[in-house]
Amino acid sequence: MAVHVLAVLAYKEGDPVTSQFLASSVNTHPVTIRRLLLALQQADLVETRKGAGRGSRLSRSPARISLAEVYQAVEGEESFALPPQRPNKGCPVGQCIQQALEKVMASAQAAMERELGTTNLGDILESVKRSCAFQKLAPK
Amino acid sequence: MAVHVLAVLAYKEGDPVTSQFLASSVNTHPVTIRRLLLALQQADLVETRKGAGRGSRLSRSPARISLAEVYQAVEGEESFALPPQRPNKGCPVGQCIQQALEKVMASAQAAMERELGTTNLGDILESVKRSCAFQKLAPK
DNA sequence: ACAAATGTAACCGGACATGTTACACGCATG
DNA sequence: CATGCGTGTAACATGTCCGGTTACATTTGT
Repeated sequence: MAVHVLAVLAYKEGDPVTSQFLASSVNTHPVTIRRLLLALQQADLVETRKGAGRGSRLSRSPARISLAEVYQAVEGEESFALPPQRPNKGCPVGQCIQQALEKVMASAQAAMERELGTTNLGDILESVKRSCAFQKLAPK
Repeated sequence: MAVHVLAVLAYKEGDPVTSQFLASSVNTHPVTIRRLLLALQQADLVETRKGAGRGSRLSRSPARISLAEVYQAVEGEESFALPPQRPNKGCPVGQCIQQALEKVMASAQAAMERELGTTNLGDILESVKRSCAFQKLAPK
């Protein structure tokens, strides 16, 4: 859904957009959007300015924002699949398997992010424009 | 954690293991293990038999079980990242972006599973055995 | 027959994300 | 400089999901 927000921002290139507008677009609430924007700001993907008539906009060209960056921005870059599961010391497997799995998980996640890196926001925007244009021809 | 269970099963090759034993190994509860085993049974990864002195065992050699299969068995093979979010028809982007994202997400997940496919249970077991042997030398 | 073990349902509880409300701060505009 | 708009942020309610817990029927070996 972060991609959704960014796509809208890309759609109105340069114009500052309010969290309220984004919220109604994604069908959620402004606060949720703002919480999301905080993460995107820290990743230097968007710029946000306070004040009347202001809002958020992309800090780079859509073509220069890969989905891998978006993913890392929102997912906190930590590897998944290891919820603090104290594995019980009584089991000979318990302690060691976590380490063994970490390596595999890390490489799996790396592969996924590498794949995400092959697509950027510009691609998404273009694809969306085409699909939308198609749907516009058959309204109601 | 499914991998943990399967690793234990592989560790005692052929011997039937009870859900109780597995539970104490993973430090969880028998019912949770059984729920997990149901998914693994449907994927033909384990065989389970009821009755006294019975339990579960792998249905193939550990070397013939890839982590990709395990992942698909427990994750239900559906692509992630699209929680039923009705995207609001008022937004020109709303409807179309889901479709555009599905493709990317699918290929990203495919990449991850491909990477997981390069490791099998035998590899994990071997790695665990080595690590455990190392830790056995420094007890207490 | 009995004990062991699974299959399964029902319910509870915590974790986590999101919705909701409320309020203080920054900033452009007049 | 006062006002209004919009963000930053906290506090709390709600909903969902997962795992824990208990309970019981069923199957199967001894």
